[in-house]
Amino acid sequence: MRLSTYFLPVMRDTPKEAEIVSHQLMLRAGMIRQSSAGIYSWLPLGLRVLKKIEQIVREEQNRAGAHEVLMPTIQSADLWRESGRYDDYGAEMLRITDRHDRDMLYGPTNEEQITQIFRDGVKSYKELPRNLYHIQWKFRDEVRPRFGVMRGREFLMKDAYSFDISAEAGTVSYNKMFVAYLRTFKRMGLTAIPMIAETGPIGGNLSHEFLVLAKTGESQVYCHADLLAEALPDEGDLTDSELQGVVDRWTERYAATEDKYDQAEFEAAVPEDKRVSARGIEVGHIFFFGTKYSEPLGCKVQGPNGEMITIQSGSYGVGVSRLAGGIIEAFHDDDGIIWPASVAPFHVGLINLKAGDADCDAACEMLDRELAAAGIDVLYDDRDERAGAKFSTMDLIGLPWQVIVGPKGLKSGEFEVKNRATGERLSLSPQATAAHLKSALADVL
RNA sequence: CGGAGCGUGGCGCAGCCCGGUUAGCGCACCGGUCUGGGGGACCGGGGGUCGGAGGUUCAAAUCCUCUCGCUCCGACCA
Repeated sequence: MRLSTYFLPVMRDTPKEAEIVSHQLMLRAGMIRQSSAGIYSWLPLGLRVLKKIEQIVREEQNRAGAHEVLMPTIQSADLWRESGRYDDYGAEMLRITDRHDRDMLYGPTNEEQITQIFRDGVKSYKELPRNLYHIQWKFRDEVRPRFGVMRGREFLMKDAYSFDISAEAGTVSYNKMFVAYLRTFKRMGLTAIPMIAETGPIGGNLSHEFLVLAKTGESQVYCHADLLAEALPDEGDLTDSELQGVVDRWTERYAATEDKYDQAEFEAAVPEDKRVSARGIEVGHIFFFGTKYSEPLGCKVQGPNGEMITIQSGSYGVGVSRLAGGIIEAFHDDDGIIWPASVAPFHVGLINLKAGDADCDAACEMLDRELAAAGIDVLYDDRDERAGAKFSTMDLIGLPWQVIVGPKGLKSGEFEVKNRATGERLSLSPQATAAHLKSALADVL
């Protein structure tokens, strides 16, 4: 992508409404623009990141055996009256009336909707277990939206729903999602710690929140230091008992958010030098709630003896748009964002220091083509700008690798390759540059 | 929902208290010259319903009333 033709409105000054660093950087880097309180437009650069995050979530859901669907944003109030939540949900639910004066709502979540779909489509225990998910915009009319996309009113969420014949089977489904979440966040470079959580208005009694530790997190959290270094299970299918083993390993050590925190308990469970007290950003939340929705909505299947069995369910959310902000909170410096390669909007920023110079142009274009052929996304700064402006822009938007091509280096046949995260610079021949990047990015291609 | 604050060109701000030329500054933007490896210099430009409505006045960005929007602090949430 040529920067000279791209839409990347970067800002030098920080808009005053942005308080936390991720919000400031998303605005400055031209990723988002605010539409109204807690509602944002995603510009090209931001959208690329959102799509990358979404795709990682999707791949891990699919790997865990969930099937993707897409439910509407607008739902009928009748469905919510059936579950009894229409009145319970409160002012946070945006209620709308259509032209026929029918009560509608902009979905804050989809338990009712998916349960209805599933109930009408499945009749036998032989068709269980199943897990369906979608990645769709939600609206929750928060009293006080803030922190940019981290706490918007409109936000993109992955929500999955499991359907099982028994509570035991439901636990297996829960564990699958638990492990899928560990993998999902890891792929984004994040260490997300599962913590015992309140179940809130979703209901149920088994629930974990996944929190990324960051100074600007909204929740105070307490956990055992070893959790930060806990290894992930190998890829590949796990048996039910292996799954349980992984979940046990992650949940046997103390980890709690403020709500569930108990000082005496914490100090008894964790030796002093292992006590971590930090701020966390909630990026995922999983629940097992049994028959809370299947019962009122009549979601049943026929069992092996012909009896009707009410389905056991859970729901599993990932804040996709929130993650874009959360990742920046975790990875930035004074100069700007530092994207993990897996979610970076482009892998490489190619800086032509003398656009218009025949040699520089040719060298850049050749590298651009070669990297593109290898599946590497390149943002090519071919603008006629000062070197300093180009460096600053590239650091701000945080692409993991920069290749700097100028007349000086070209004289000795070399490009400069800069690692955004470490600041390390290498002088390499064009061939070595391409080889170096291909190898460095092999994991995410 | 309680408390506080802010709305002036794309961004950051000054002007307002104490009404009075053509509403100003920095950045960004356009043209030009010189430059050219960390947001360069100079010259010349363009862009503003001063959030909105009403009122006071000879005269309103400035005073008054109402209203809308946004932000921050607290109680709640992917």
